[in-house]
Amino acid sequence: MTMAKRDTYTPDSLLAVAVEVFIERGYDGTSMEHLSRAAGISKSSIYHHVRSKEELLRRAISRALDGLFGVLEEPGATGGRAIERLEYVTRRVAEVLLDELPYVTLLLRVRGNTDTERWAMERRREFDHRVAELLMEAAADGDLRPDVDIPLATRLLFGMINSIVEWYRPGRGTSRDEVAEAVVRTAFAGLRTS
Amino acid sequence: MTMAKRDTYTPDSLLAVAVEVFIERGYDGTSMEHLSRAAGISKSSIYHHVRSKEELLRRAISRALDGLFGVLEEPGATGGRAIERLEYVTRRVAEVLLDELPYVTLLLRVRGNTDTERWAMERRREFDHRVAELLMEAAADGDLRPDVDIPLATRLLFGMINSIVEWYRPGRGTSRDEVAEAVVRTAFAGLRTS
DNA sequence: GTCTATACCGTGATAGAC
DNA sequence: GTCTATCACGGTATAGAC
Repeated sequence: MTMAKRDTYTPDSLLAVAVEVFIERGYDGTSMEHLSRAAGISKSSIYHHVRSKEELLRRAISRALDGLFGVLEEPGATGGRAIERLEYVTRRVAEVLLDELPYVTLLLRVRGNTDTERWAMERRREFDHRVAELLMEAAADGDLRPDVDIPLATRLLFGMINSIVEWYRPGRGTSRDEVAEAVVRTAFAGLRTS
Repeated sequence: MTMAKRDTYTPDSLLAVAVEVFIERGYDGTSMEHLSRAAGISKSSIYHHVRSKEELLRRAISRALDGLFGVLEEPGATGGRAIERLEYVTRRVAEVLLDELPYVTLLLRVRGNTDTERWAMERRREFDHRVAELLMEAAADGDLRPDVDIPLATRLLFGMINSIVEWYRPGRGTSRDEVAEAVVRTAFAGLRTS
């Protein structure tokens, strides 16, 4: 039987702590002092595990991006009618967001003040573009309302999905799958009685 | 004929400059040095107009909240069938957000690190609650899809509306009214062909 | 109304003992 | 792997001249 709780940190377990604090206070609003208190070790000990505060941000963001781009490689995202692939990607992005909630939250909040943040924004744009292409295909198939403006609809769709990070807390209220389902249904069928 | 351009600042004109920088760099990521460079006056001169950096934040947030709560007092929000009032409020909130874009952007980004930020979050919750009540009424009237989870739908609706601040830039692409219209239509009718 | 100079503190990061 | 001590810097805000 192994220890139930580590008393020493790995870069990854420290990252999990740091990410929580980053989300709570914002990246810029978090000092190494804040991190050291949350982790229960001194500031300088943190530097034994990571080179800098920015490295913690980079690791967190990488993890989020890996999850999101992974969705685009899944079979449901590459085969079949465009509208089906679009709904699949919508649901899976919501699920990944919920599974990797703190990491994706951080990704969605970067403002571009450092190289790491600018790189993150660039990759996000890439991802959004890939999904916009799916919307275009679905529109060409006649499966989207004919008056839909593609770039605008892409943004509203992501707006709805991404907003989950602003309020979802695991184990409180709606479950992961219910949220993902509600997002898909609301985005594609709307709120109103038909 | 009055001067076309002021060469001195009022608290309000200084606020407009500060808010742009806050949005660009984040509130915590913005130093008085950044503000002084953007405004073209020295750091200490800023303190002639406002007492602190936080006061700038408070003024900006107040302005956003005044606009949003104002919508709830308008005739279209107080009379008629609930679903109609809900669609009216949705459109008007989107419009106010677009008209007061920088101020509302700031409001939506506060994290709760200071008293001002916590007060802003509290008032936002109040506002969201008022709109949630409208959704409840519309559901009771049978005007929302029967499977809609009210608190969840409220959050997705605001998620879609609020996400506008992440990408809208006046004078580029879609107009104010087109965006508001697209939000209402997408939220209530969905993206898919019926 | 704006400036220069400065007080004072918290920041990210390093050195070196244990 | 963690600590204490320390560094150089930049943070908000103030004092007082012009």
